[in-house]
Amino acid sequence: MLSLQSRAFRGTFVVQHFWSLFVENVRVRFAPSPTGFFHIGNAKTALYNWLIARHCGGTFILRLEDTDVERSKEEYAEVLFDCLTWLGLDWDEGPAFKHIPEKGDYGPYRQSQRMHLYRREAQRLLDEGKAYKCFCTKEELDAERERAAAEKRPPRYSGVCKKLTPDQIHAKGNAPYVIRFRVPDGVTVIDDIIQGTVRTENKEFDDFVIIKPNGDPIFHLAVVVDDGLMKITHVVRGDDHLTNTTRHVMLFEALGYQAPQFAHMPLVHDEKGQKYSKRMHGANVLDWRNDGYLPETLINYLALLGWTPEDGTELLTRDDLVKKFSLDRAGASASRFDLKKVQWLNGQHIRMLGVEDLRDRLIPRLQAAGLDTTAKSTEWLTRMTAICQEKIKTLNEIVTYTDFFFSEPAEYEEKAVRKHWMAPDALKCMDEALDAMEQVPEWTAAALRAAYETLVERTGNSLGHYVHPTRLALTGKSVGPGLFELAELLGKETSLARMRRAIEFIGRACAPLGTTPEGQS
RNA sequence: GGCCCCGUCGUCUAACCCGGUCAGGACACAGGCCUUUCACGCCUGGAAUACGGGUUCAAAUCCCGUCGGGGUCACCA
Repeated sequence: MLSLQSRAFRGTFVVQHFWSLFVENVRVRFAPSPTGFFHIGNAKTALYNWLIARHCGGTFILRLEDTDVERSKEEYAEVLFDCLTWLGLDWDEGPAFKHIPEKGDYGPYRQSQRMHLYRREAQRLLDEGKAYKCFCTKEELDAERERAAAEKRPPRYSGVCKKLTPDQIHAKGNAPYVIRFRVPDGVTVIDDIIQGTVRTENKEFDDFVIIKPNGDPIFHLAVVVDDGLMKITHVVRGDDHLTNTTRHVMLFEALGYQAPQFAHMPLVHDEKGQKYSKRMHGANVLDWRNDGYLPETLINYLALLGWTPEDGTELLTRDDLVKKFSLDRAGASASRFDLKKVQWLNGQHIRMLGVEDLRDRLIPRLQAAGLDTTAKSTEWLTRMTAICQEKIKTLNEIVTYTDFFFSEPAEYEEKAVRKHWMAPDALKCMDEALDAMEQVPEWTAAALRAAYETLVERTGNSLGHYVHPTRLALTGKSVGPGLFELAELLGKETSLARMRRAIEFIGRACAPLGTTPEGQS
């Protein structure tokens, strides 16, 4: 049931089980930096980690990478909290937010509160000779890099400070220094669950900085110390970190931690196949919420971006995903976001919702559009929802589907007017329809339908001949919910009034072609 | 530029590990059906193994090269 074995072994049942014996409590983490922006790629990373944890009965850890104090603000953490909550990705361990206390035994879960740990571990590396102090100034290093670029050499740190003797170091006094990791000789191998085996010569890396002059850690150190101390078993993140991972593996070894399994998933690209830039609409998870997409949809779609369940089904609930998700079926190639498919998926998920649930999600959208829903009963709103559930693709679409319930149509759709009300017998048609309406014994969709069908039988016209002009009169539009259902909800009085108003409008503005030269006034 | 990753219909993907179906599905597109519009649903159709070699009776699948895309080489994360 655990499916976290390497891609190289995928499908081998024996290994799958063998592996599951070892990884009993899977611990995965999502470690964003709070920058005030929850990127769609962040969402995918969070989702995959969450799915793994929930699928395996493991632990999902939220950790804030806020070592860059200047860029990290508390309100940004709130955005993060909001987005994760909206998506329904709950965490088992993580930092305190406003109303939520810190959870977990491996805290603190903000890197800014773990500085002492990074410094302690860096000191240990220093003591063990696995790291050294470097006194080179930024200017010197920049110059060195420029020279390398000019000579078309890869930019590497020359390693001058590597050879400093204790006396020389002592002589530097209080000069500022960074701590560099001493990259060992040899080859580092990553057995990546998604990417397969990646082997890199250590000499491809120069001795990278792990502690800044002010004593703060560099990302690489912080991540490894955290993942090591927090006993992370699987690191699942974007493949932009693949190269970094070689550094991390070296650090894991140097620090004497058990290295986790790695899985580097492809990045999500925009519809043009480019990296999602922050400016682009849709890059921000909140864009999708604002546009009326369900979190269920986003979760489903994001999961499908680079993964398919064994049975090939694509419409999946949260529970389906948890049940079926496995990293060994995750692909390695980058994928682009397809708006059309998200829309389709959203329509499917809207249809799967309970009608009350959908109603409650719709009401805020109506209110946001300035429509007063408070005048309507809950029962009425439920019925309104029911007649639209099959139609809408996004929550926001409810506004154009139902605004006429809340206010008199401000105008009639021009194209529809030309098509239905300019005909020579438009007035006659509307009169007949109004008459039929007035005759219905009770104001129900069924009775209205029956009345129209009787009318059709009597006149020999098609049902559409009467339905379309009526719809235009009641809603001002040519598209919307089923006519009889909408009329029932609209009420007899309002419906009849709108019919009369339309007939008056036709008489005034829609004189049939040929009667007046211009055809309109 | 060095190193690393990726490359199947327009898009997401299945089949690749372990070579053998007319390369399957979904979205989108086109046509049709249903229908009071829209939507839903159903049917039909067009649509892909980046290129070039090699191995083999047989290659999307294994190997090499080319090209294309991406990542990474910070006192950012």
